[in-house]
Amino acid sequence: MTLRLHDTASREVRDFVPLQEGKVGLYVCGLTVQSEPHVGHVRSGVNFDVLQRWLRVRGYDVTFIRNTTDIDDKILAKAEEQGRPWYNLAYEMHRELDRAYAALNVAPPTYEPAATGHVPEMVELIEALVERGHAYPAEDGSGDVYFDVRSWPTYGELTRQRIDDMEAAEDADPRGKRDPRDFALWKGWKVDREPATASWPSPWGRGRPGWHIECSAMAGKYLGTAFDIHGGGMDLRFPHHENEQAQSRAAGHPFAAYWMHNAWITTAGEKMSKSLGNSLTIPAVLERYRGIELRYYLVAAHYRSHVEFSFDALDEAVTGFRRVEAFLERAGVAGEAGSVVLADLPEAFVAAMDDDLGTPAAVAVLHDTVRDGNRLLADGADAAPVAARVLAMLDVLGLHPADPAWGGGDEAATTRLTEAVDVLVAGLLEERAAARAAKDFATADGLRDRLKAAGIEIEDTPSGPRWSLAQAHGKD
RNA sequence: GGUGGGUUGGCCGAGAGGCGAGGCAACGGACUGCAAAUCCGUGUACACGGGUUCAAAUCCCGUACCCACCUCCA
Repeated sequence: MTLRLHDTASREVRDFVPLQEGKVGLYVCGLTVQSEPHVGHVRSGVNFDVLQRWLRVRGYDVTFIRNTTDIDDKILAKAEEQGRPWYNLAYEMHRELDRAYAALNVAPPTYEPAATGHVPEMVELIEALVERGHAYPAEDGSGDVYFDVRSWPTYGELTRQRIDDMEAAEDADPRGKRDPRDFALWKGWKVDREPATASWPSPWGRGRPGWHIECSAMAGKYLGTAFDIHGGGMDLRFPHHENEQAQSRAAGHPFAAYWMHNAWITTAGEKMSKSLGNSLTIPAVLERYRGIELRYYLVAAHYRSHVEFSFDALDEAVTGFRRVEAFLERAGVAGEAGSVVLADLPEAFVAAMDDDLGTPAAVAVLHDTVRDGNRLLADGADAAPVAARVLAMLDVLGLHPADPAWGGGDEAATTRLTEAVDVLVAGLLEERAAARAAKDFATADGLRDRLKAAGIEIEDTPSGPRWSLAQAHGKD
């Protein structure tokens, strides 16, 4: 079996062949750090984290670069509104994003470059484009530099659009552009409206980089002029990725061999960025759900499928995931995260993952395996080998329960608390056992109800009653 | 106007010419004092209208509705 991936450029699922045997260079467009991350933002982080994990399990040496855009119009505008320096806002939101990723067990990339740290690299690239005749300084003295779309014959190839079919941008006042579709590589400093801290020296005067150029410059710096996979959200296809590819190739770089794009999470049928959002920021969702549960919900859907977010659907996912956890608890297997080998995984799971990261099918295999394990348990047989396979699959998906990433709080304190509760519950369970022995079921059930009201569920098993915490968030 | 995607059972969500992914919910059975958990069983779904085919949810044509991108966007 070989790994096959959907390539946006060719619009088909094709065999993945790395440029260099055994190695993969992966670049993913991260976020513009301008507001608290919501569920939608974090999807691409989770999706590409799964890709990265799968590539590693498949034996590739992966160099994974995910950038952050820490300077742009929106950041400047918001910072101004909030009356603080733009870099202060960008930095705070960057930390917020890091927390969100950590809470979802999204592994840090090999390196996470920020736009503002790579201005010289961008200037160099722009200079090369000017020299080659694919870019020009604006003729209106604004200090802007534009990419000359007409000078690049294959412009539009990634998204299969012809220049003449494209709607010109509404804000496409001439501004010294040769064609309204020309895009800014460099934006001259607007002395009267923008802080000096948001400008850098360049051959065309002080200014700041345009949006698209940062990714071309940073991908080139860390992955080389040709690399394997470039990823990001659907909406980045055009203009961002189209422009990245055009400017990189116009500069003589082969650029990405595969393009991967994740689909949307919508709410009320709308793109999240357009709607409400507050209840769907990661910190807000994590007040009600565990990170591992949210991640399971995200992983259970295919990365190229639209997901219509709802708390009902999330609740269902939680129920499904708890079934898996309950099996592992019963099987008494904990294991350690981060040590999966291909041989540990069921064939069907591997086949599903190889087929363009078919996580839905992979999750189906997970559940099938859990059922096998439960059957063994029901027969009193040893389920440990099956549980090991379940753990291996969870590990690949970044859902290993024993992963320290889920630890979070003060574990020692939690352990002491658990022990304390255990003693208290044990006392009540003894009373209940006595009542049951005396066939006083009213008293026995009353005790069970009291515990239930306190959030503790009792199950009678062949080896005696056991207690567990109820789901923190019912389906009220 | 251009480009791309979607419409699947009560719900979520896969699949992509023949054998009903998986989950949740529901119902029946086993187990239980009753539950819970678990196991076993129960579903003839693919927007609509045509067509191709021995066979279509899957291919073709048309229609409707929805969404995204073409402006910053995961």
